[in-house]
Amino acid sequence: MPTPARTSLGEIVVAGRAIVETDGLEGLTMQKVAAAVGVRSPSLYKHVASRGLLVKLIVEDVVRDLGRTLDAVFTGDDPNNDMLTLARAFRDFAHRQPETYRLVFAPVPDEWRPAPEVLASASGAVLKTAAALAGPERALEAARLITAWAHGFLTMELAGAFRLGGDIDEAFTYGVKRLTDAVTRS
Amino acid sequence: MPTPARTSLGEIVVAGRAIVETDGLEGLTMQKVAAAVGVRSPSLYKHVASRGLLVKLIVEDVVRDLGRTLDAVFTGDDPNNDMLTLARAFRDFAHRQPETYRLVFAPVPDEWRPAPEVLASASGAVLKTAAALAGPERALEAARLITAWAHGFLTMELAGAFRLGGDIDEAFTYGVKRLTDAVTRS
DNA sequence: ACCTGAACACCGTTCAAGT
DNA sequence: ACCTGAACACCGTTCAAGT
Repeated sequence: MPTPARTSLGEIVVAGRAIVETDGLEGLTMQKVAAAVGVRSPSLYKHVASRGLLVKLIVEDVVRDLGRTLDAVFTGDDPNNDMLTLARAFRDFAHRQPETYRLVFAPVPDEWRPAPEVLASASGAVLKTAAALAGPERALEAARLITAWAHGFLTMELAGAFRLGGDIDEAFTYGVKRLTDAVTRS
Repeated sequence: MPTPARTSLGEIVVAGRAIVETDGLEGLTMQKVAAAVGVRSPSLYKHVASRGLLVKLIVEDVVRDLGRTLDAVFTGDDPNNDMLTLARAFRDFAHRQPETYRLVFAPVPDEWRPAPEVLASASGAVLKTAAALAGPERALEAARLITAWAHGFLTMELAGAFRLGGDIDEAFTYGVKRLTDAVTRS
């Protein structure tokens, strides 16, 4: 007689993501996840093959969320302003959930990397804005330049590397403007 | 009767760093470190208080190494060329030891963060070059802009985020030049 | 078809006992 | 003063047994 499922993969991913946000990646244990969804840890393996795969699914969930967040603030009207708005939304997103944000670019084995199409789903607005600034042929390199800078800035900020002096908000805005100018075709 | 020490903190840090480089941070176990220095894992606690503290000491070792590497290529003659040379040395360093490099900006609890003076010891050459390009008052923000970009670029590269198309070496060189121009006082 | 307790091979860390 | 085996409280994962 089949037992009805007491949880689901979706529920497990949501619970796991909340645990990572609260306790960090190393705080994500199968037992905590199981307790959060109301089963014992061995039962999780009926829904997800391993902790590593669960982490991958959590990261893909975060990336999709980031994509929706960026798409929501993109206007397509003024590329200079869009880039600043996108960068600030990016930073807000990372500040709101630093533990899951940093997983997006964490080096993991290939099998646990977010799928390329999921990553692509988060880069549309930045690419369109970069194309408007730098021209279609240079859109990719411009988008990468700004994304790399923003991610590096956030990583260092979250790691406490900017501890010594200076207004961090101002430094961020300064950076976006400098980089927007730098990639704009003249 | 005192037993002579069979290992030392220095030896433990060197062994631990090698293990992180080979097996990643999650592969760093006290048992592996103990085996590498020829004792049993409980004995390590006579030399280092915890695995977390060992990680901190490993990171500080890596940062000092990075500082020496950058100082070695810095000339002080031509700031444009120095910045390119420093950026490439930075990238080479990260490529040679990706697992330990990424620990440098990993968000960890305060007590396990590398000491500020150790971090400062690695930033001298970049700061001097940034000052030559941007002027003394803007040196800090210029150095941070380029460091954040370089770190973000490397993180994304090591995470496999640049998988789709383009020559990565060329993209890196392009980035350095664009940023050098962007921070140069006119 | 999913859930469970028991078990296995690990972890980091503590501690009493050795030298 | 340092080293050790044994122990404790955890991990992820497997598996036979329940429903």
